[in-house]
Amino acid sequence: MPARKAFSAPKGTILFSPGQDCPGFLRLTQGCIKVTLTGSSGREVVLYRVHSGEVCLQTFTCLIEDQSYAAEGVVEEDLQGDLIPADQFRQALEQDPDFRTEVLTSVALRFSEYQQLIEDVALTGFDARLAKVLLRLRDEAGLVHATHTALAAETASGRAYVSRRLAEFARRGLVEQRPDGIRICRSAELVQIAEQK
Amino acid sequence: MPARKAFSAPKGTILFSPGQDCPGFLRLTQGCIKVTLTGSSGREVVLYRVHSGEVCLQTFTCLIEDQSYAAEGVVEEDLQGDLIPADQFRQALEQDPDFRTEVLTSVALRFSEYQQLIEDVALTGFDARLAKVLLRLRDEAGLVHATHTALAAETASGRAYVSRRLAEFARRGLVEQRPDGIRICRSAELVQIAEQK
DNA sequence: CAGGACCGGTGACTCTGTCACCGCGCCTCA
DNA sequence: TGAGGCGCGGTGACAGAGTCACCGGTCCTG
Repeated sequence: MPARKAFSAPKGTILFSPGQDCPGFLRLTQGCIKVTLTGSSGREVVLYRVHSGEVCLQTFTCLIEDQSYAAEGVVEEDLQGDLIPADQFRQALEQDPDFRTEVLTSVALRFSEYQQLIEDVALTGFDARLAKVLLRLRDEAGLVHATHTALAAETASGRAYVSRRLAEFARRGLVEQRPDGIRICRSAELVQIAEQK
Repeated sequence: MPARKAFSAPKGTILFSPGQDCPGFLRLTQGCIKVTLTGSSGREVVLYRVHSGEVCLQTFTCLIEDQSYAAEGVVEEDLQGDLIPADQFRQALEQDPDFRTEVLTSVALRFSEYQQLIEDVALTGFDARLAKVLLRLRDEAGLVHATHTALAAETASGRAYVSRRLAEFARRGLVEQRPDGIRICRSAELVQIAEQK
């Protein structure tokens, strides 16, 4: 176990922004971080989420390459975790085989996630992307608690277009738009759409 | 230095394809590999290139996660390198600090490249992407030896659209289309376009 | 010389995304 | 209590991006 500092932050905290220096390596024991890219037009894309038990890969890249952050990280659910300072991190990577394995596994996992994201954005139609996101974000009751704006970020698209396609999904009876979120009605058909193209 | 096997392959060889098992970890001393994703529609996107002195990250992900390949790798320039079998690779990662550093650095580098690619595809206009690719692929004489089809893969777009925009670039005097390739005339203006949006 | 493969140009689409503007519900604060 | 100010979502009109089918050219190769 490398030397570490306990760390916590409430929902909504901006953990890091592009251009900032990286204070150390973050490992979560509780909560969730959303990592996004924002274009100059103000448009936002969700890259990935870090959940409890995982390590933050944005910090990894920064520490290895000695660079500043390229993306933004926001706390989505109240956070608890360990912050491992840069030099401790490098030392642990050298000396602690378990830690090393943990980090390498995480890196490889994120790596394939990124590749999947590229595939989705570059090779897949919008409807498939939207269907995937809806399936991924639904809770146990089959409800998606997200605004159209949030779905736009998840699908790397625009808010207005999300509204339109969602209306079309609703027209076809695949989903139902309710005040408390989007209800998934025909899961199977959504899966079908998600796999197309 | 981990145990290794000399490895070579001529231009055009398909090194790996989606679904295949990974024979080991590849480190180049000569040549270049192009790594691409192909969608079910037949559309292709270039993910990255592995040059001499670099390691192949596709193999890395496969070995760590014990998965098969997700992308395709083709030899673009005659290849020379070392193939390190899976178990040797894991052992070297444990025992050889230099090897470890080399791998980690490569991973981190690719990681930011992927992020850049996502940013380009999701947040950037087509013209900017095209300009970037032209600037990246040009030789010392300012010539880009690539077909429109190849540029389509590089820009994650379609061939017909590339043709059209390239014609427009030519009309504006930014480039000149010649039988032996595309000549870059106004580098500075292309850089401008590449930075937009 | 015929056939085929690859290449690039073009018209006519469709899909995707943008912009501007609207109305609604909800909050806050004087 | 009512005026303003949100954030949210709906919509028309448009612009950007990508597709499809088809054509003609060039360069092989048999």
